[in-house]
Amino acid sequence: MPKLVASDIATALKKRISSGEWIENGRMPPERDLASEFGVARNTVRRAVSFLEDDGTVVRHVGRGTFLTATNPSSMAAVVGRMEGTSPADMMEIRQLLEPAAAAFAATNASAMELNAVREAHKIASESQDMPTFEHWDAEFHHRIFACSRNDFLKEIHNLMRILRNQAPWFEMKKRSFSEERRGIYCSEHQIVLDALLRRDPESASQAMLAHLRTVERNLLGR
Amino acid sequence: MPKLVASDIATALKKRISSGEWIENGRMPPERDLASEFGVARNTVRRAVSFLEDDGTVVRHVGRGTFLTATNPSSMAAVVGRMEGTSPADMMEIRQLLEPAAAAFAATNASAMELNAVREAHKIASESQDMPTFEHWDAEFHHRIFACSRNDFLKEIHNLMRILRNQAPWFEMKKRSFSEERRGIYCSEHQIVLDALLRRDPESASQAMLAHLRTVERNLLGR
DNA sequence: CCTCCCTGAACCAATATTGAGCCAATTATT
DNA sequence: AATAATTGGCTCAATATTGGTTCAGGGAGG
Repeated sequence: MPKLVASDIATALKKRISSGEWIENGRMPPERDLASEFGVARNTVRRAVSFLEDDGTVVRHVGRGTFLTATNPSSMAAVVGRMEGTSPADMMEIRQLLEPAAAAFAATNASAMELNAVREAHKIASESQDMPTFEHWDAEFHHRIFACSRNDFLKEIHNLMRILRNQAPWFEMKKRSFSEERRGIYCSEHQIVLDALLRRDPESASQAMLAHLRTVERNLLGR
Repeated sequence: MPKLVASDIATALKKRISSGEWIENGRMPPERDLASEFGVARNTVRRAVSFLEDDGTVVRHVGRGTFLTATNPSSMAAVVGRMEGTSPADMMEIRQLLEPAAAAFAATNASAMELNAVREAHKIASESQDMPTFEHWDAEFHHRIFACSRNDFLKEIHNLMRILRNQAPWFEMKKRSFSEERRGIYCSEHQIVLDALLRRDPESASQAMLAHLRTVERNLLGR
């Protein structure tokens, strides 16, 4: 019957925490109580709580209990939490800042193998027959360009954006804005970016990427 | 039952995935459940899911289950973890990308009150007598400019950078590169940025910020 | 007949959960 | 001050879940 109960419990606990439960003294119930409340073994609750501990949402003390971490607005966890509320408009603005730069870096720094990986992602996306496959390889195309940029921090920022774009509000939006025609346009725009990369032309790569993102923004936000 | 059941099931699964099903924890039901739900043998479901795996839409783990690649819930933490290894050179590269843009946004979007806050941070930094105080208000100056940018995501990215810059390797580096003369230079460069902001001149603000960051990079990395 | 795909079943290997027990740190009670 | 109760940290063996693999058969179409 049970399947990956621990992570389910972890998310349930997160929900209850963020809904203000246990905030009065900042202390969670003992693991043994939670175990019987959820009807699982204590070991399972322990694994769930250690997820929260890894998140930084909680701290444990032997003999004392498990406590919610003070909501420090400048902690990593808090930053990530606030990022989850990013609006599509803000996101697109930053993409138009970062991705052209990443494309320019890539044109300068990429190895032949890395460029091949970009080309391959473009090829699969172009030949894909259904939206989910296209979605995936479209994202992979962009990601591989960041991977060529030789700036690990930039790459990770893009990972963040990618994760955010795969969450709630984006999903609806992408589905709504998708059409066969637009897919074709995206592919040809990708082609222009790819060509610039292969020519090792940073300026053109940057411009082509910016043009592409403007198209995406227009389709997504209807401007 | 018609032929090619496996690929039919594969496309059905893709549809359900792209319509947001199972996105909450990114985990698909076990193959045995899917088999009975679709009324087919598990082997058939397995081949269907292998298509998704080839697509890259899904990853399978023995004993754990099948997971959507797009929605890896724990990967936020992983990204942040990897960011902690960011090199100063990479960081400065991205700062030179983001901060001039933030300054330009600020020149356009800031309210008078927000600009006052920027001015105040600059004033305190200029008048500070010791390095830690200057450090703090220097950082605050930059932060308040991001706060004016009206792009919450950009603001949070800067928060991330700020946290990273307050960790181990940076501390040493900043201390080593600090001098009274340099502090004076930073302050006058800040003044130029601030003036451009007060004039509501995005182009000058952006240029002034870039010039400042080039100075910082030269001092920090010794280039 | 042969080929291809699906069925049904069995078994394997990796992982998760259980349930129990004991330890160590802390707090409450006597 | 001493003792008991509470609570997180940890281990272990048994059981359950789940993807990985194989095999024998059935039915549809060439």
